Amino acid sequence: MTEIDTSDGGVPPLAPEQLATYFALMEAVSLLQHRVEQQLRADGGISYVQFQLLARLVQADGPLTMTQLADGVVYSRSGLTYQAGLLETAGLITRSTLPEDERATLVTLTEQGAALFGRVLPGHVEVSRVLLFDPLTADDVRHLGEVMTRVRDHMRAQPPRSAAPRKRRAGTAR
Amino acid sequence: MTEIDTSDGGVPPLAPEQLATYFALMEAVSLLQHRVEQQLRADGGISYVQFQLLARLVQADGPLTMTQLADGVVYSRSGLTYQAGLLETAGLITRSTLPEDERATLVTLTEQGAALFGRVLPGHVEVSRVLLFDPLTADDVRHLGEVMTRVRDHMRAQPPRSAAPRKRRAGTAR
DNA sequence: TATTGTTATACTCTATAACTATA
DNA sequence: TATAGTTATAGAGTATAACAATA
Repeated sequence: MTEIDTSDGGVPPLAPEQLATYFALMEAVSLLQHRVEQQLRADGGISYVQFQLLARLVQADGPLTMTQLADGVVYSRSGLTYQAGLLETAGLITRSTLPEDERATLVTLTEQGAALFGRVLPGHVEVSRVLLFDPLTADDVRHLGEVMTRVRDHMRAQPPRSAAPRKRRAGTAR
Repeated sequence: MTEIDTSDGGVPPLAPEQLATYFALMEAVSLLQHRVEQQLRADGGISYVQFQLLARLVQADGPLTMTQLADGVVYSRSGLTYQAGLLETAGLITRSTLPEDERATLVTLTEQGAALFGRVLPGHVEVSRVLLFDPLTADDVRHLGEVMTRVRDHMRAQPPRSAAPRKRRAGTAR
């Protein structure tokens, strides 16, 4: 096994520890995501994206507009419309026009939606406990939570895209 | 905003801090993944999965069989075949039969593949630095790396699926 | 004109099952 | 019979661009 060389004329290399941390983080979360998707699919027939949308509505404790609902969950308007369509067809939400601004669509959690979320959550919590929290001390959790909250807020504050000049464009695996 | 209630007859609830940590982790990494995908697509025309496969070959410093290559990256044989097909078409890898075991396929990184990886890596490193490492202290990185390595190893040791009894099955958003 | 959301469409990716070939 | 990989196929999801309607 060879160590990946991140040195480059232009960019300062990452410390090896940073690269290892990055890969461990990405791999661990990928595994977690995969299991979580399986659990949600098996227990409630929903994806993690759909779970997140329901979770937002539960947290908001009231209707949200599409835009409010989208936030960090979905990265294109049409993607959200698609997901909302699925959730509405499944009877988990309803959509209506917001009277104050008739451009906006108000999304409301149905009883069924709330019930499904409640039904799915214990298994979800169980998966995250077994996979993520079991090998961690209370201190690890505290620190991880603090760090990831900071990172998340930092990312959210970051300019959405561009601003960083894109480089070459290779004709490759599409 | 309402706090999500994870209490349930069957399952012990997560501490609120755990749930918040879990959500912060998932959200932060989702944002990171999204940006990383964009960078790889823009700079090299590859996806993160493809980047991972190339990275494995670079790390291995020699050919790997499909099975060795798959490991934590892809969760189905056919998915790997698909990705390998794309990489081969793009000239980034070649596939050949392993002489010792003619069932196996040997995957070799081409010069082009190595070159592309080298070309894409700086930008990749840059994104992870700006998004992930900038708001972290050296100590945070050390701790995060240690913790996520432990979690990853724990997950990898976990039985792949089933073993945990699945529950109800609701007719819902498919 | 800008904003909210939807639709049409094309594309990427994943997974299951059936299949081939070798061990 | 088990293992390695491929193929066929179907389905889920995403994004871009064009569009409609309201502010």
